[in-house]
Amino acid sequence: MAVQLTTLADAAPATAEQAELSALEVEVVDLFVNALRLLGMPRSLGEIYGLLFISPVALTLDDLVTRLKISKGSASQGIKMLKQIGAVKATYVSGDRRDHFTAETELKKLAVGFLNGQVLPHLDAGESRMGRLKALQHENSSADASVETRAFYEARLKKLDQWRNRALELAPLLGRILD
Amino acid sequence: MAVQLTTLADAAPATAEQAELSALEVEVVDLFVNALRLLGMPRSLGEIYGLLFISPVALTLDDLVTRLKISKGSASQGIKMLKQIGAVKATYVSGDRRDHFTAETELKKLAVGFLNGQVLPHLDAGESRMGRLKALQHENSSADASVETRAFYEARLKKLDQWRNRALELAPLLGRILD
DNA sequence: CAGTTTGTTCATTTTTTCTTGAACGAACTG
DNA sequence: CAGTTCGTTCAAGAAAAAATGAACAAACTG
Repeated sequence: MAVQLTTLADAAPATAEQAELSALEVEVVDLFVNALRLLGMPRSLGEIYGLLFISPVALTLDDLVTRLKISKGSASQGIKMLKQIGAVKATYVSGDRRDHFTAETELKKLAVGFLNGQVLPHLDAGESRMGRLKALQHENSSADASVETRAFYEARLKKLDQWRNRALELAPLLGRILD
Repeated sequence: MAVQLTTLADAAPATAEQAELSALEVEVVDLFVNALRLLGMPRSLGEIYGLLFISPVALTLDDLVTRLKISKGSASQGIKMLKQIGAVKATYVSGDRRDHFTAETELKKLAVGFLNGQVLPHLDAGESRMGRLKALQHENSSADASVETRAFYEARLKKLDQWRNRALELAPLLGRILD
C-alpha cells in the first residue's frame, strides 16, 4: 500500500531520513570527496564515507542512495571498497534485516587499512619485479655497455631496492606514530 | 676489426638516440607508470620519470618524444609537473641550446617535493574549512539537535581537527626518517 | 511455495582525465 | 632580418574511470 510511504514526509523516522543534506553534511561530504581524491579514490567513496562520518546513526544502503542521490550500484560498490580497507563497518540493528553502516574514525586503523589494501600489495609485487630487472640488466650489460654504463645501471637498481625497503620499514612506523 | 667505441657518446647519434626502448628501460618505465598511478599521477609522468631514472645521460624534450612516442605537448607538460614537485631538474650541456633533464633520485627530496606540492596545500586549505564547519555546526545545533546529537557533531569536528594536526606533524617527521 | 526485500554484479552510458597536435612566442643563427 | 629551433599553451579528440540501472541471487515472510 502506498499509504505506508507517509514516513518519508514528516516525522523524522528513527533513522534520520530527510532527503536533503544539511549544510554541515554537505561541507563534510565535500571535504572527504576532496581528501579521498588526493588518494586516488572515486568521488562516491568520499561521499559515502563523509556522510557516514558525520552521521550520528548508522545508515543503510538505501539511506545512502536517497540522501546522496547516487545509484544503488554505486552505493553497493563504494561500501564494498570501504569495508575492504576497513574504513566502514556494518553494525547489527535489531529488528531490521538491512545492513547498517558506520564510519571507522580511528586514524590509525584507517591508515593501516589503506596501506595494507593499496600500498603493500604493490611493494610486494615489487620484489619479483626487482628480480626481473636484475636479470635484464645483466643481459643488457653483456651486449653493449661500457664499464661506466654498467655501473650506472647497477647503482640505479640498487637505489630502487633501497626505496622499496625504506617504504617497507615505514609502514609499521607510521602505525606506531598514529596512536 | 670492429670499430671500438669506448664512450657511449658516439655509439649512435651523439645523445643515445635509438628509437626503441631496451627491455630494461621498458621494465623500469612500466614500474614507474604503476607507482605513480598509485599516487594519482598520469601515465605520461611515469613514463618520463622512469626513462630519466634509468638513463645514464640527461635527455632532451625531443629524446622523450621520440623514445617514448608521446607528443611534444605531453612531454612538455609532464616535465613541467615533474619539475614542480622537484622530481626532475634541468642540467646545462655546453654547446647545446636545448634543456637536458635528469631525474632526482633522492627519496627524501622526492617525498618532500610531493608533500609540499600535493598534500600540504590541501591541509592548509583545511584550516579555513574547519572554521566554516564550526560555524555550520553551531547554526545547525540551535535548530533541531538534541544534546547527544550536538555532542556527537562536536566530537566529530574535534576529530577532524586532530587528524589535520597529526598530518601536519607527520610531514616533517617523514623528512627526517627518509635520510 | 509465491511474493518481498536486500544487496551484488556487470554491460552500458556518462563524466572526467589525459593526450594530441597545431598555433604561437621567444631565443637563437647565419 | 628571414629562417630555424625550442619549448609552451590550449582547444579538440581519445582514452580511462566512474556511475547507472536492469537483471539477478539470496534471504526472509506470510
